[in-house]
Amino acid sequence: MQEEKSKLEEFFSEFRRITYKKRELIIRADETPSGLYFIYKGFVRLYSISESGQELTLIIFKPKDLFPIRWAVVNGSPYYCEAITSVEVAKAPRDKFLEFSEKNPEVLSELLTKVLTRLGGLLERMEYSVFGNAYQKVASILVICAERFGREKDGEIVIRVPLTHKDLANLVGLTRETTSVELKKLEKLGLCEKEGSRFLIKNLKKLKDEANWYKFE
Amino acid sequence: MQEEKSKLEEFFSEFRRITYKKRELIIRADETPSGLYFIYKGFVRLYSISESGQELTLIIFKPKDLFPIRWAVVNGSPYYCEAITSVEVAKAPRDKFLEFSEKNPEVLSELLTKVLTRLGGLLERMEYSVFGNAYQKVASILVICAERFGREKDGEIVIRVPLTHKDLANLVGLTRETTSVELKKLEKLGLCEKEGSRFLIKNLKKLKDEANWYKFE
DNA sequence: CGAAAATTGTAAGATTGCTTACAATCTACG
DNA sequence: CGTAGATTGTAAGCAATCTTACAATTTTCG
Repeated sequence: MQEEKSKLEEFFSEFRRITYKKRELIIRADETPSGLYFIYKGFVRLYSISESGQELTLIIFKPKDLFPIRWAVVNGSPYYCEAITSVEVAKAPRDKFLEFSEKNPEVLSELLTKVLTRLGGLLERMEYSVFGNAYQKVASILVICAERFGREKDGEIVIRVPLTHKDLANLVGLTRETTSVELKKLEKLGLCEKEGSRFLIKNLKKLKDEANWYKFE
Repeated sequence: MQEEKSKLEEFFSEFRRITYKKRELIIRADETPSGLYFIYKGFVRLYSISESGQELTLIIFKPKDLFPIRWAVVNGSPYYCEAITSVEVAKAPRDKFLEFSEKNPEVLSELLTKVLTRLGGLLERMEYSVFGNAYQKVASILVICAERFGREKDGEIVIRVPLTHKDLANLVGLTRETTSVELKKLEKLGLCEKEGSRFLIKNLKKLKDEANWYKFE
């Protein structure tokens, strides 16, 4: 059963597709974006760079995600956006998008849901980037990535986004070295593993325990 | 010139007003909220508690804000919500709210704007709770509070939310002691000051410099 | 296939913020 | 007005993470 195309997808289907290579910069933080992107294939990360040059990945976008919504709707300041994998997108001019969404409550509703989900993800990550020690932070980000980008594969979960130790470090604000050390501990417990450029989660339940997944539900 | 009431405000005006005392708990994280709140007066903080008992304030709601939106719209897990000051709200049942918003694109649009703004604020705070040392974190949160909750008063800015050192600590994930030490440094530079229960920002520009406000714009 | 580049492993020493502890000050309210 | 409770000031010792440094391994690409 083929999923029906959403109004949003319909809108973007009228625009030319663009592809970006892995690690290619799509939006620069110091330039006004040239439009709004809808992802068909691949992953994109939104990040900022501190004065000292440290990168912090704030959001990872996946297929069917839209960016930069904040810029488009409330004129929020943009961040860097970079292709994590090779990426296929459609780009629409901002005013056309706004015009369309104003006329289509469905789209507004769809956007609201997307944004709220994104907000929820961010709240969650915020907690784990503040609470806990390095070990827990690393475990947490693996859990979060597994739940958001994971795909079951004979009992294990493959995180479909290719991530290096440095990438994980950029997600939780640790150094690469500390991240490597903590990761090794998790691997020795048989909770995760690296297969090429993807992480494999071998025991999500236990990984959550390590992360101190204190929350009910 | 009186500001016109938004559709959202109109909707909530049909419900009974409720007041909460300072420090009173409005929503418990382990219970389903009994409805959706719209703030008329006062400030509310949304927070979580770690396994070790540490609190992290994730969002501060101000008048005209709505909470918990995530729970209402996408059934996101709720957090603790507590009155920071004495608070006056209206509470609407979730289904009535959803019914109303579905029928009123204006409301959807209003919600989207609100949520995107909230997302932006969170992204910003995320950066400062990861980058930088204790000194910069404290300076950052003061800047953020000043811009979000500040009111000009003869050349200076009063942060209208009453905040203790512990409260600030809970906003950036530092201990109260460290926060006090760093605050003292800022006071000695004449950048801020405490007047009763409110912080006074005496030099926002310089405070931003201390926070390492690296961003363009 | 082979060289260059990127990624990962590991450790010693430095630094920062946390823990613990207690005193001083301020605030609420009976 | 006075006392209990909350808030703030401060410091010594400790623990965790960062810095720096370099080697080992893996991946990329000509």
